[in-house]
Amino acid sequence: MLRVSKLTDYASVILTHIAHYPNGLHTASDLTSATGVALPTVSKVLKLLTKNNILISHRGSKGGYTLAKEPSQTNIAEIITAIEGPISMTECSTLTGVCEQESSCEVKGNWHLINRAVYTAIEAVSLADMVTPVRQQAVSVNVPVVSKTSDLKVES
Amino acid sequence: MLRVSKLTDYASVILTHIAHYPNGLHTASDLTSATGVALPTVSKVLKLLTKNNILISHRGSKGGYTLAKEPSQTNIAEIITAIEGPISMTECSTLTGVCEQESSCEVKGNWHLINRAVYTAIEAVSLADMVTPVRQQAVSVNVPVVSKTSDLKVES
DNA sequence: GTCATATAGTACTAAAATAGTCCTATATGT
DNA sequence: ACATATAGGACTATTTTAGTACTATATGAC
Repeated sequence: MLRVSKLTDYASVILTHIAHYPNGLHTASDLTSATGVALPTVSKVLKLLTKNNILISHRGSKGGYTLAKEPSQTNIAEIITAIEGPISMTECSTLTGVCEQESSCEVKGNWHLINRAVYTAIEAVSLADMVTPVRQQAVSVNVPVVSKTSDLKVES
Repeated sequence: MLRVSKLTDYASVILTHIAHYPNGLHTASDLTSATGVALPTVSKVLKLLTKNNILISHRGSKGGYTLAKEPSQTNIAEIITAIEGPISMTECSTLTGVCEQESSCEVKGNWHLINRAVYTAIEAVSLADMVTPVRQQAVSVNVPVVSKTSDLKVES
């Protein structure tokens, strides 16, 4: 699995739609029509995105939502974080004291690196990328991994 | 979030322990003592790993589990897949017909690429890497991303 | 051959996370 | 003042995940 939640999925669809018309003001009901996602659910997603500075809201009559930044300045990692909270593969990566074995855990640090590798991959995709149809491009990204070569420098 | 399940976490700890003594035969109760994970849970994890060809089991007296491959030949992506099923960020990446909007969905293909980027990152870490303490190394990985350059070739 | 040991498979229960809905309050343009 | 639209919180239902238990089967040792 390793799946994003449905709400995050909706968020990607909603934001992609908004990013397609970046200058317009979009109401929750407009977005319902455009995306097919139920109104209360759309509202919930929009509130979360506003709270996390991905959208800006305008209340009252003639109100609605608009992007807080240029589509190229918002990436997928931010969207996931806004809806689901901090991205981390294991509990111990975010919270301390949850796992009883933490002090003696041998894999903790390695998961941390895997975490960062995944984050790097997700962060590389912006909302602007989501607006465009699928294209393929090979991009070189520095992915931190663990290594058997023991004389490398340990990074915190 | 974007978290692996607790069972996957346990699997990583258990496999790391086994990989540390790759020639021994490990019983479920040995692994309980070594890792602190409850016996029924350890059993469940071991069964899943055996079913997915990460471990080999030996039944009967003097039985136990041993690695199916060299530690360097098993990666984190395989482990996650063994415990949780196919890795995919959104439902539509694995199953067809689940999402009503699928036919008109504009972000489907892009999620597919994000998926692959994450998979590439996770696949790069082997069980052998997990056995060693944390080190840092920059590795160049081809991460597929979406691009605005529209004259690139579309890859299926 | 039988007995102790250890895994295989399946079914079940409990707990937690997620999804989705609804209601009331507040802001704002006409 | 009123219609419109978001803000915030509470609540319920559903689904997923975690954990447990029980029965069957294989195997080595005596």
